[in-house]
Amino acid sequence: MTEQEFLKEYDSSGFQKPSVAVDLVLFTVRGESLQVLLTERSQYPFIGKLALPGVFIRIDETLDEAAQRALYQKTGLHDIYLEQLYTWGALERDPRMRIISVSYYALVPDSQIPESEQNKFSPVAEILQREDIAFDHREIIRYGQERIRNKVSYTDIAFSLVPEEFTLPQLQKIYEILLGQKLYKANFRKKIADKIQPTEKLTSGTKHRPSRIYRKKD
Amino acid sequence: MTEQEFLKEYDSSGFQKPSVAVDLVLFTVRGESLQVLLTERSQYPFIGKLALPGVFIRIDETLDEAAQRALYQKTGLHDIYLEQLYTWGALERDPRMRIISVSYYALVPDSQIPESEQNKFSPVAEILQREDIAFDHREIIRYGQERIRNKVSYTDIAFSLVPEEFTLPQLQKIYEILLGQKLYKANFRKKIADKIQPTEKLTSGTKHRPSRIYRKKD
DNA sequence: TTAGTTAGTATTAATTTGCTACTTGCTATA
DNA sequence: TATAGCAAGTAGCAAATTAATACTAACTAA
Repeated sequence: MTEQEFLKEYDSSGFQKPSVAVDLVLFTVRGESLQVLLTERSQYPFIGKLALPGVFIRIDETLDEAAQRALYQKTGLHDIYLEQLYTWGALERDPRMRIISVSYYALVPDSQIPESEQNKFSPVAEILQREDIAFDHREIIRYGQERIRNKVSYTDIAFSLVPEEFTLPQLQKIYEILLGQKLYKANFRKKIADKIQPTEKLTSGTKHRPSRIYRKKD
Repeated sequence: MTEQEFLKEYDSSGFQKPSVAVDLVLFTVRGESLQVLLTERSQYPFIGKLALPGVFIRIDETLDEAAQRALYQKTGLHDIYLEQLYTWGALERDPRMRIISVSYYALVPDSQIPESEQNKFSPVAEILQREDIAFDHREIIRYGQERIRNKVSYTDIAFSLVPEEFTLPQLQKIYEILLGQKLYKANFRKKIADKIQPTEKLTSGTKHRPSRIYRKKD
C-alpha cells in the first residue's frame, strides 16, 4: 500500500472526524485562595456561563503551539510554561458536535494576567461548588487542582507563583494554599533550604519583625 | 447565535480537522525485564517496523471506549484497566496526514495476553535503544515507563502484574523490575505489610526453604 | 517600658529508610 | 545422618526525615 493508495482509501472511507480543541487552566494564588481564570461565554452554547479559555486546534500547529496561541489570544501573554493535563473525550461534552479537548495548565503570578470584564479569576473552591459551569470544565478544573497538589510536593512549581524576590512566610503561604493545609514553619524551612538563596535585604514597613528576602537558587 | 447558526458558520469556515487515534502501551514483566506489546506493521507507512497497537477513534465512541476497542481488536482482551498516558500532537508524527494520538497504558500479567506472529512482547530496554520504531512510538514507550516508575512508588499498580496468589520474593522481583533497581528485602516487606494477607499455603518443590503464599488485602 | 505581633531558631520524639547480619527450612550429597 | 548450599524470612541498628512544640528576636503602637 502506497501513501497515495492509503490516502485514497482513508478519504473514501470518509469516516467523520471529531474536532480537537485546547483548553487552558490558568491558576493563580490571590489572597487566601487558589483561583482559576474563566471567561464569560458570549456565544452559544452556555451563553453567559463561565468557561475555560480555549481554541480549536489548527491543522498546522502542534498541541503545545495551540495552547500557547490560546494563552496569547485570551490573555496577551507569551512564553508561559504550560503543561499538558488530560484529554477529555466524552460524547456529549459539547452540545454542538463531537469535540475532544486537550487541557493544559499553568501556575501564573497573580499580577501577570490582565483581567477584563470577560476574563476573571474565580476561587477554585467556589467554582467546584457551582452547577452552572460550561461544558465539563468544572471537572477539568477539579482534575487540575488535584494534579497541582501532587506536583507541589515533588517539584518546584510553587516557585512560579512568587516574584523573583520573596520572603519565606510568603512562599509558605503559597505552599499552604496549593496543598490545602497548614505547614509547620520549621519543617517547611528545612525542606526548601536547598532551593533558596538569602539576600542582604529585609522587608520594611511591617508592624512586626521584618523578614529576610530570598531568591530561588540556580 | 443559535446552534444552527454556529454549525453553519463552523462548517463553512471549513477548517481541516486532524484525525484522532488511540495507541496502547501494554506492559508486562517477563523473566527479568519489563516488556511492551508491539505489532509488526503490515501496511504503509513503516511497513515491517514495530509499532504500538492502536485504532482511529470513531465519532460515536469516547476515548476510553476507543482504547478498550483497540485492546479487544488487537489482543482479544476485555475489561483491562487502562489509564490515559499523554496526547501526542507533533505535526509530522505520521507521514500520511495529521494524526493526534491519545495514548493509554496498562500493566497486564504475562500470561493474559495472547501473542501471535504479528503481536509480540519486546523488552523495553531494547526498544528504547532502537532507531527503527514506527512513528514516535519509542518516545511514547519511554514516557510510559517513566510514568510507571512514578506510579509504582505511590500506588498498588505493581499488584496487577502478579496472580491472585503470590509469594513475597515474586512480588519484590516485580517491584524491582518496574523501578529498575534492587530493593532491600526487609524494608520492602515492611512497606507492603499492610497491603497483603498471608494464606496457610507454602510453595513446594523448591530446592530451598519454601516461601509463604499471600493474597492482596481488600 | 511594655504588650502585641510575626519572623526565625532550637530541640525533641516518632517514623521511615538504608543497610547488615542473623536464623530457618528445604534439598542434595558425602 | 551429617553437612553444605541456598534462598526465605526475621532482628536490629544507624541515619535521615517528619511531626510537633517551644522558644528567642525584631519590629510598632500605646
